[in-house]
Amino acid sequence: MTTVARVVLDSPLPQLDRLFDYRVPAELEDDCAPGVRVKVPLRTGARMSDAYVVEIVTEGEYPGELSAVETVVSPVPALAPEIWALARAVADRAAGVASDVLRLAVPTRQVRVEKAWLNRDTTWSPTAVTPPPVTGYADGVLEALVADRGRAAVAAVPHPVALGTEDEPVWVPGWAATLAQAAAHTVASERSAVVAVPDFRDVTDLERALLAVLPAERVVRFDAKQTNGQRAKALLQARTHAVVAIGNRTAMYAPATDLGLIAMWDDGDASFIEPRAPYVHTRDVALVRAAQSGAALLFVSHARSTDVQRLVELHWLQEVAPYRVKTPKVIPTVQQTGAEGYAAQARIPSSAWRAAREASQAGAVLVQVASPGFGTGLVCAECGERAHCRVCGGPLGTPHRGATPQCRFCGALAVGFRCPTCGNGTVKPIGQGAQRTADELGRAFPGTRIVVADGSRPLDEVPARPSVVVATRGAEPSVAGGYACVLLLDGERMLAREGLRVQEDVLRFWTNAAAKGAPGAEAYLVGIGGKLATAMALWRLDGPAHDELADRRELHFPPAVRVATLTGTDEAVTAAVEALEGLTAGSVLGPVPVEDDALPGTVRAIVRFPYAHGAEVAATLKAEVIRRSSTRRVLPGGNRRRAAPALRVRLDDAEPFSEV
DNA sequence: AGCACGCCGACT
DNA sequence: GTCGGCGTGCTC
Repeated sequence: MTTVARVVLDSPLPQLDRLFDYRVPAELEDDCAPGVRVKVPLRTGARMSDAYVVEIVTEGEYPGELSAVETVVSPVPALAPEIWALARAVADRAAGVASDVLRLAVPTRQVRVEKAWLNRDTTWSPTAVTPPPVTGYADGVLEALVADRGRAAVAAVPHPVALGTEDEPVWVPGWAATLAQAAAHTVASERSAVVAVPDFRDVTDLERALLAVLPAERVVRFDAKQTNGQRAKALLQARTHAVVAIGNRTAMYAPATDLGLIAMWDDGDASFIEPRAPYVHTRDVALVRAAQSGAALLFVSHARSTDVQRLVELHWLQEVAPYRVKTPKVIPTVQQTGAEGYAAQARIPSSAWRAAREASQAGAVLVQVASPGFGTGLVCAECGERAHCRVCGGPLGTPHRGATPQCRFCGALAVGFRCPTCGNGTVKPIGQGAQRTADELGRAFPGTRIVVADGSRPLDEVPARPSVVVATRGAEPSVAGGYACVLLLDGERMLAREGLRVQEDVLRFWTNAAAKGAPGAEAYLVGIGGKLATAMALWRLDGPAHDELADRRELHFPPAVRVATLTGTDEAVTAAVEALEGLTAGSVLGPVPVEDDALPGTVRAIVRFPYAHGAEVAATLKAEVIRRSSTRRVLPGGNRRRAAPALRVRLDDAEPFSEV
């Protein structure tokens, strides 16, 4: 009887993306267990490939003679069985390669960490956990959902919450308190939880919330700023006992044992888009993992993404909303350019101005603006049309305040500029950066402390003292107990961007800032009217998501349908499109030539298909990629060096639609 | 990837 | 007659 190791090779080649059988020599049998790293010969005996053992069987599937496993790199298992299953399914969904997913999920080997782990005290066990109730929702609703392995879109508690003791309160965002409390319930039943959040600051917020309700040994953190060693240690820790694994995108791959809860905060945030092959969004990883593990699944946010809205409308997710919590008191003020009733200094309506001024005497006031620094361009002061250079058509800007407008491309001075649309002769900066707004507010609020927070001057927290905090969207500092008042200034400008997800994004920016206010604090939404303003004022944020999804259905745009982008030679792309015959929804876009590609003659097509055909579309495209990958392309000029493969496939890439 | 196998033009 | 060109295909 022979022992056979079935391994997955560490190779990005799609034609090697399957299990290979190797004989296990007698002297390696003790160490060669599922999950360990091994080296195996491939094709010609001299060359070795790294691989992970997926399973050990007595009889393989390969009919020919087997090569032997060369070495077991380390007896510490690096690849948990459920992470292998997850990687396989995630790769299949994206027509990608499983080892690419493993590169995201499994950190490189750390000998010192492994040694420490092998020498650990195996008699130690963590103390039992008594979870606190989940606050802000109807009694027991979220607890029952987690216990029954339910799935839900959860509207977040829209203000900061104090955890910890009354003497030493720990202020955290409402969403962080909810997720920490829910995760504590999972851990109390000795099952693990995995929670993914968009950025580093969110990880810190969530960690603080968790440490207020759980002992430290129950919290394992993964984030991009960790060293490889720290990550490797966290991974091994996650497999020893029930923990809450938290972090950014890669946390969704944490090998937490006996998973009871999978959760995401603010799944619409663009940070969840994976930039590495096979480019699978964290939300999709969560959905695959939930299906495999049967764990409870929570998407927590203020403004619901259209993707989650789709799952709600399918009744695949249920809706959970806070119970008896105070929502921000959003006051929309429609802009009337130049009208009276506006404070001259800072385009702030006088009502908001008075409220902010009053609030800044007592506590911190948050002012949200669109982008850092000063304005980046000029528009006609009358009609708002973008001002362009008469010589080359480039954008006009001012090098410093009060200077003559100048083209930012060719440098020509725009003396005597007249708007080609309305004939007006004056220009104004497009939007206002944080610094400019801070300057203006400084002049208008003499004696008030003004703080600026943006990408280049990040600030996590400000004291709850009288002050005005000017922050770019997404960089708003937290304040214990919440801001006394919030002003949302540049909404109009944020909405002016082109793209499929602009509305969802802007709603997220507004709601996330408004939720930094104290319970029931006023939030002035400047220059915005219509449906969005109404949704904000009523704090009914599922309406816009529903409307938006309805529009996408009509247009056959994601997430109403799924999309695949096919890039490569005209022949390969055309053949792949033909292979998808009968599986698509809506028309095929293209193929059209791709300008910026390194290879001339490269084309791209976008194919839309219904979710029900996903598995078949992915399998078909993977087969096409494998077929094309064996034949190398000859570059024009005769040099036959490494060229891009004839066909590249990417599923669910929203980028081609961002300029629609 | 890399390397072997295989089927058509100019050489001792 | 064969040596070697690189298109095609496989790797347990």
